[in-house]
Amino acid sequence: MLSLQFIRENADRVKRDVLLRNTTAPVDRILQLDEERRAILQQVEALRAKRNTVSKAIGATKDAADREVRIVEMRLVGDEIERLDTGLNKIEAELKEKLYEVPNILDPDVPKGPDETSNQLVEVVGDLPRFPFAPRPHWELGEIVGGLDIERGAKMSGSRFYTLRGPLAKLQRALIQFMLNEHGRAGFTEAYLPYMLTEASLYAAGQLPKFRDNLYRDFEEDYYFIPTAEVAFVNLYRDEIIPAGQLPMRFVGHTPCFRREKMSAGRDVRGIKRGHQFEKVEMFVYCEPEQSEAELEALVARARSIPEILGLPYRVLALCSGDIGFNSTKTFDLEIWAPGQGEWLEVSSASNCLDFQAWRANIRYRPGGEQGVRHPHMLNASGLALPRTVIAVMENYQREDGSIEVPEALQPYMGMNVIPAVMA
RNA sequence: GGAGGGGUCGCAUAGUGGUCUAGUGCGCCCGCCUGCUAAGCGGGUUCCGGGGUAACUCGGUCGAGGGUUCAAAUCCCUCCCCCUCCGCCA
Repeated sequence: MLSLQFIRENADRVKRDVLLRNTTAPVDRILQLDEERRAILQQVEALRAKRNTVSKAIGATKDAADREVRIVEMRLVGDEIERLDTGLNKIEAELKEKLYEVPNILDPDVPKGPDETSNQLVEVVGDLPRFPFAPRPHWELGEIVGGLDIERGAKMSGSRFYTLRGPLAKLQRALIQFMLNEHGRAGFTEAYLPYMLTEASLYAAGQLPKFRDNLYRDFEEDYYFIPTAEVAFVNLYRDEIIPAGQLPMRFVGHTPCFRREKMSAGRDVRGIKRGHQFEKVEMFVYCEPEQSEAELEALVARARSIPEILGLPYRVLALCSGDIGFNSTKTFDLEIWAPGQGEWLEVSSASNCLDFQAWRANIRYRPGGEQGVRHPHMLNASGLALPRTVIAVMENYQREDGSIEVPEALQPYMGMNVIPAVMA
């Protein structure tokens, strides 16, 4: 969230960015509540100060009658404090709730526009492959190489589930290993994380209350399934003060992700592009505010290195104000071309969230050689999302008979050069 | 899941209703003293919020949240976490 102080001092900017995001947020109500809060706070704190002083005096008073007079007086003060406190609590509860609804401010570089049609194409890298035959979509290739089984996934778990077996299961694992190793080599610390988090953790990361409809949760206990590893990474340092000299901290981890995609039944139904459960390799950075712009560039470069090494054509988009995520001030998406289904697949989203999540999750750090504490900036980027990268490899490396070449970088992980066609 | 023990300032500990403005030791920071170092001496050392240009000041903060009281680290209730043992188990 944005700090109250920031909203107070930059109200116009905050309101303008909310409009640019094509959304709404109760900024005026927050400003009003803030003023009410401070007015009451001054009264109630003055009364508390009085009670503290007098109560201490009562302890030191020997005269019983004198004590009794003061106790009665303080009883009245106590009643008044309670009355004011009740009002204050109500205001603070509403204030907190409303603060949770305000999205991050926008970086000035963010293109303006109401929805995804205004996203800006930054760069296209690699030539789109030309095939001397009609390239097949991955669900057909999956049948030919005999590793994709959508029906049995649906049988055990319903629609939007599938199973992989044999070389395709192995291809996914190879990609995960490959990406973890690549990012690890670049200095990112590998992390293994919980896949279920408490409700408080989901609030801290900004998933709740807004995205409740997209989350799976345990029926009886306080556990939510992570929709992305980002949620866990944010909570790594929740309610902590990071000692001086530790930033930047760069992490990478692989987790499954669980999302309730309650979208219209007709969209993205073919194949495995969008499921309720998928794998993802995620990068996450904690850094000092002065570093976050450079760290975002570095994260995008990290993410891009994967399709580049794999020889997959991709493009980079700068998300516009209407499409950018709630927590983010600036986001780049990476999309890989899938020639079989003739579509760009989003495989990464790299975002600078500034100190937005740090405020929400109560994360501070000690700057070296300086007094006090500051809020770190936090960034995240997929590196990359999995079944989609599997799709991209399958569709870009397919051959006429439906067999699939294994990109050179993956061959050591796969132990094979070609995924053979077993059904013609 | 059962039984017991425990959560206090960076660390270790003291504190069972008012003398706690949470003490002491260690660590750390500043200063004094000092050929150097060590020791010694003096001062400082949580975080959040309010007021103030500032010096400063007020409130809150002893795992979390409620309650009792003029007054709570201390008493009561609920919850969380950690440790030991038993059960179960990948």
